[in-house]
Amino acid sequence: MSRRRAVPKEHSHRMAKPTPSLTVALLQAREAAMGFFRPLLNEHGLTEQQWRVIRILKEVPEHQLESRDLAEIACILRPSLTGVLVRLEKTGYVKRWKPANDQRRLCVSLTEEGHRLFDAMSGDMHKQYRRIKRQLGADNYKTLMALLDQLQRVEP
Amino acid sequence: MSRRRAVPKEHSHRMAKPTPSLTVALLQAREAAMGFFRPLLNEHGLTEQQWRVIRILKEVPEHQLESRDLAEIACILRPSLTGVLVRLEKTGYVKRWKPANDQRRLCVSLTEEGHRLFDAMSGDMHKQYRRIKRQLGADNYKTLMALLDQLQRVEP
DNA sequence: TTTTGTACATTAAGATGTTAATGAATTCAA
DNA sequence: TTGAATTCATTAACATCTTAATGTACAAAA
Repeated sequence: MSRRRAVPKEHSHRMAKPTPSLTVALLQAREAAMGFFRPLLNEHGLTEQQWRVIRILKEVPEHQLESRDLAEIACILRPSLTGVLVRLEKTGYVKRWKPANDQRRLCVSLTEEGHRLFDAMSGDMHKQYRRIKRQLGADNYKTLMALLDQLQRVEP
Repeated sequence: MSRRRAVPKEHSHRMAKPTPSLTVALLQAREAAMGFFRPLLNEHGLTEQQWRVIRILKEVPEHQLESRDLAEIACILRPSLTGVLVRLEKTGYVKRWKPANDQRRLCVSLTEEGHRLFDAMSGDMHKQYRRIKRQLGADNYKTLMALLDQLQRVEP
């Protein structure tokens, strides 16, 4: 009876979204942003998580981190990171080793391969960031980053 | 030689984070926010995705959506949603069926069980939202939601 | 020193993310 | 009306998420 009248064209029947929750809004916004980068990652055969690891290692002094810290910064849980690093080592982008002074820990660093990959992707990455910034407005972008930083610090 | 001097106390050696990218910032912020809700979800044996489905169905007129629309709003890819819905149906929170006028599509709606679950969790959920809003500030919260909404609309 | 506790990485198991491929139902054009 | 495109959900295969459990290495207390 009150069923939606079949509207064949594409999905022009997109309906009003329910009031989004904060966490859903964050997710949807991130999805929109990732849309700019996913094609580039795919071209290079990288997953999101693999790229986060490479990106973070590149920006840290000595391009080297302890697994524990890397996990926290990259928002990858330790069990997941184990596999990510195994695969990244297999493809030759990072090196793993246990520091002699503490055999519990695990250290990770970028290989030459890893550096070359990052440098090769860097240009296109920046290009996409500029496009996002243009669509959102430079001021908005700045404000958003500041608010995200604040939100990141809240705790239960 | 220049190795970090073992600092036993907790992890007070947290180092300066590299300039966060937008997508990483969104991820970290969302992680912080989810910290408020994860315990509650666990108490009720729900995953994040299952809760998103229930929440979204609850807020939509007639508490019913086509699978396709649900996937887009909940930021769950279609292949994943298939499994999520199978499990949610198995636990009795949603009902699935194919509309007679188009056998390709799949419809989903909340069961009575689903409504009861949502209502039972609603109070605690709001409580956590208030705590986040208090820590972030009401104005900041509002601004953030507006900016996330804008970001959600950018496209490559 | 032995005991106890703690900090790590890893494994395990089930759920989800991600892309490509399949297959069925519907639409569109010839 | 027939056959070629489209629109869906689903399956497949691999990567990751998530919590709990293991096991090892180090640290602190007895």
